[in-house]
Amino acid sequence: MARIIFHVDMNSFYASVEVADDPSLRNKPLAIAGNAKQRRGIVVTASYEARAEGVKPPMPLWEALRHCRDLIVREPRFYRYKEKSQAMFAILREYTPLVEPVSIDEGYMDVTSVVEGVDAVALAEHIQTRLVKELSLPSSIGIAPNKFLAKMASDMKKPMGITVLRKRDLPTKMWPLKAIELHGIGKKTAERLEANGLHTIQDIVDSDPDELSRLFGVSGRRMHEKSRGIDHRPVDPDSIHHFKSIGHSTTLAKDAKDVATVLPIFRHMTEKVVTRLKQKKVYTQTIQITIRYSSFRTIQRSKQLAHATDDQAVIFNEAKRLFEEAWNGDAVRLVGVTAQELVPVGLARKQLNLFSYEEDSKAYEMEQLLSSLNKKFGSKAIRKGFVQEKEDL
DNA sequence: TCTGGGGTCCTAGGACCC
DNA sequence: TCTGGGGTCCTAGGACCC
Repeated sequence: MARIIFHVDMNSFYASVEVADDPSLRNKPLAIAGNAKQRRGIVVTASYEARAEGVKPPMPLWEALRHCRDLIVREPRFYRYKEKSQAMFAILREYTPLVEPVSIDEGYMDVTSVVEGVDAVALAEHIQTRLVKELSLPSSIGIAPNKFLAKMASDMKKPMGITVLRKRDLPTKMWPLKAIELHGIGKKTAERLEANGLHTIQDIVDSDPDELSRLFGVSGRRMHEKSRGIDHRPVDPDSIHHFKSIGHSTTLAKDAKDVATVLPIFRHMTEKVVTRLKQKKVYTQTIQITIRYSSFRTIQRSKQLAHATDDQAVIFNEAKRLFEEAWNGDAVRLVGVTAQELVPVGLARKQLNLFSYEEDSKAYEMEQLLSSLNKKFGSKAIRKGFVQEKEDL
């Protein structure tokens, strides 16, 4: 059965929240920029008045100020954006539980069963009006038979747009657009498409999917499907709980060349990561660090831990070791710590019972035994039996 | 005067195993 | 004697999105 999907996209979200909280900012060129006091900030969000003067995220702040001398600059207030975001999604969930947040300011709704006998556009107008009346926030809504087309549709009219994009509209509304307009195609891919003579979405539609596959792998095949408006992904309200990593990074006020400056920052990033691991009740199995040099070259190093953990000291020591091993001595611009391979605490504790710190030697013996058994009988059979034993615990 | 910080997904090479 | 073919795991890097 044909579905009806909405993509609700808040317009210039951070800037709009600031305007809602401080009406004196209304109709003024406004930019939200991190690190506004240091020179390193970039414009994260710009009001439409600022955009009209050439301020376009993600533009360095100094460049934005060159475009627009009377630009009003505010630092982001994330806690406030989170509050407004929650209020926004609460309104959407009044219509259906099938709401999938994608980011702080956008989400999908599957309104198929809501819309029965009702005009979908009228429903969208109703939602949009409520968001303005109750939260003072503008939005754009795309209406389509799947998530991908709804996303494309919401981009077509901003701000305060409502756009219907049916399959039969594709030849006139979507295919004439440049290839880079297709969600998922960025600068690099667009350049490679151009080099192969593909300029518009129409060119992608007309091209051989095997050829796209050869050039871009699975994303090539997906690209071809998207260009024809095909997307079977369901709206999944639970996807928000399926996070895969937790990381923090920061650009230093001044590039640093000595360990004594960099290590405390690693410690601070680790603390933030550990705080969130505990909040979310997960352990991490893999630690990754990021180093960005002043040249902007960015490297990442990661290491799997012997045991899943949320222990600050363990994680920091691993981050420290990775940094000391990878650092080439050049001036460092940014450092980051990320926890990957997250496991719920309950599950991680089970594994620890088997290989607890106190029983390390026992675990070691067991591994020795296993490896000798591996040699004799082959690892698959042994591992299978071993895993079974673990599950029995 | 250069370019934030939070993520996801895909690819590819080497180690290691059978 | 100069040489397999399939598979998984770990790690690094890159593209993309908001």
